[in-house]
Amino acid sequence: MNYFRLILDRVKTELMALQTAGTIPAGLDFANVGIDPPKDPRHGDVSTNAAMVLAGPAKMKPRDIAVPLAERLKAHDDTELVEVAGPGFINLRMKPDFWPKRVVEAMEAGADFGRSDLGRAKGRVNVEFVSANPTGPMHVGHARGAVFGDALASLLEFTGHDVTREYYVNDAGAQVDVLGRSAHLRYREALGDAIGEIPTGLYPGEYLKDVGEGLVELFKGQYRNAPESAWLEPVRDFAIAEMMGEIRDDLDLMGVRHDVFTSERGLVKEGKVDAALKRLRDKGLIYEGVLEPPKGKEPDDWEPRQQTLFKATEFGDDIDRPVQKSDGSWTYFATDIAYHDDKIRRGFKVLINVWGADHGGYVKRMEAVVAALSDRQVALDTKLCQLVKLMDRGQPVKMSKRAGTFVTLRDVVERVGKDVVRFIMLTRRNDAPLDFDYAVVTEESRENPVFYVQYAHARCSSVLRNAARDLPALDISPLSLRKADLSRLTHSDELALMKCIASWPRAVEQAAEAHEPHRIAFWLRDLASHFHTLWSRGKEEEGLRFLIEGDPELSRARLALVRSCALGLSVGLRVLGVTPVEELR
RNA sequence: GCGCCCAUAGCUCAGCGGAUUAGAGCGUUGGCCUCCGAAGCCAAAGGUCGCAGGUUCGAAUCCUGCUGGGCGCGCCA
Repeated sequence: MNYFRLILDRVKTELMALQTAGTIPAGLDFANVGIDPPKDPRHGDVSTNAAMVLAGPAKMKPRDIAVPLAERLKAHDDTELVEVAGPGFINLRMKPDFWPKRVVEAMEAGADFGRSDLGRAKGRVNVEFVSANPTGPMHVGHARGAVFGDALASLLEFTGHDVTREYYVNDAGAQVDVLGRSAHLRYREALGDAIGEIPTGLYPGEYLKDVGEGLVELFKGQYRNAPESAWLEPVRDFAIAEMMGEIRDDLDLMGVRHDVFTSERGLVKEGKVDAALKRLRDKGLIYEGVLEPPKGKEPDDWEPRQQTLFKATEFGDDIDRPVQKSDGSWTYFATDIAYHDDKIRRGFKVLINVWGADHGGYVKRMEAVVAALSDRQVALDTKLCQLVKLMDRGQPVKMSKRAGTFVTLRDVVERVGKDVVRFIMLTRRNDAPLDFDYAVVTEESRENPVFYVQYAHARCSSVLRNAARDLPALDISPLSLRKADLSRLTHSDELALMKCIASWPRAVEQAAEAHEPHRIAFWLRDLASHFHTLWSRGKEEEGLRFLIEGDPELSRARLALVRSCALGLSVGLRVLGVTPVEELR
């Protein structure tokens, strides 16, 4: 249970009671009434701004609302202290037995601790992520978007959203034709032709050699000297399929899965581009026109051109955007319109796009498209992931496609493991650049958040193992621990740990609402820190150790706390797709 | 030139739909293992939250302008 929500509901109920009693005017909007943890824990466990927010609309002094509201809040028997502070905040401190109850709830919920139905009313959510072009293997940069999207999707599922994970395959356009030509060259090479240097404009990567050999197996020599018009399509399609196979293998390696792969070529073939543009046309949002050149940075070859434009400016974009090339084919933007139209028509109410930061310039126009096509009924949130800088002991790892010193996603995962990659990718906000240092992420110290959190989990597991070994008479089954007398846990550090565990349901909900999975990683680090603190207390004071030989009931209570902590760590890690470990070796 | 993102402790970063004395890690200094895993813990020092205005009883948080950095800017996806 999210206890903040409990208190918030209570505050609103009491406000209504005050309205009934005539203490405050009727008809006030409680939407801005909020509940927060005070910055300073001495101010209590929760704080509400109710009196501050309502003072204006009610035309009253904050304290004149706060004082009677506080009186009413005092009447609840789980609350120890209610204070009006400063200009009119109300601080509440819960009774000590409030926290053990939250811990028991956690144990009862088990792996579902913190799960909620927050998203049930929001409609189906589509998370589109990775969508790397099928022209080569994935590199480290792709890993961030992959992990972010996958973790965000899990987070939304955990909070009750109906989520589809989707990959948009850019298998139309010039880039895949280049892939086809590059593959044909490797095919001739595999047949024994001398191909010399790879011409500029084609993909030089060695990874296409396998594709060349595959083509030989499939087509033998039939396209060796044939004109491009004969082989481009079959060769290209084969190469795309091969590349997508590799990409899916790489994603699999990181535990990332997609439910749906949508093909750009398929959209075009099925006439969905025409259909989507017709819809826009019917709304009067497509016209023939000439764009002004960009001010200050006019391209050398600029010439005014009549083109087919979408009225993006009507929906907040800076300029209208072209949808058709001069040769009559669609721009990438046109197929993207079709793709988003398709998503809308499949019934999604929330669209989330995970893109690299270099696509930031497309955000506004896509928002415009989604607003136009859905009559502003569908929300689009585009999350931009900043670059990942690969480092080793503080030095940047040099990468160049040409020189072949190109670090693939597979290289990194094989070197440090999927759990490390996943966690580290989430230790920064998506819109902040991230340094990924091989040395640091494999280091076994506090500086490395993966190990810090895993270490806490391993220590929890270790205590539980020791308990089974050293106190065989003690029943530490989940059922028994649930019934432990947690009122024996009175030390401030024990309380702090309980409170942190109890904060999990709110933490997940907030992370989900903000579409920010990194918050889970920070919460995990916080929980781990509370646990390590408590652990060390036991080093200083024997009475604070988890296992107390002469006091089985106290031991049981402490083990229940340890179990709950392990539970919080493992549930949080699993939301991020990281496997909790019971031992570090 | 325009748009988007960013600017918080020496370094790397949380916090940012306002609210009571701004947080963490690293680094620095000093402590804690006969004892549940020291891969850890505790303490000290360190900040006019880029600058200047504005809204507000109250701004790191919202608005405007500026400075500095990243990304992008008509037929590349």
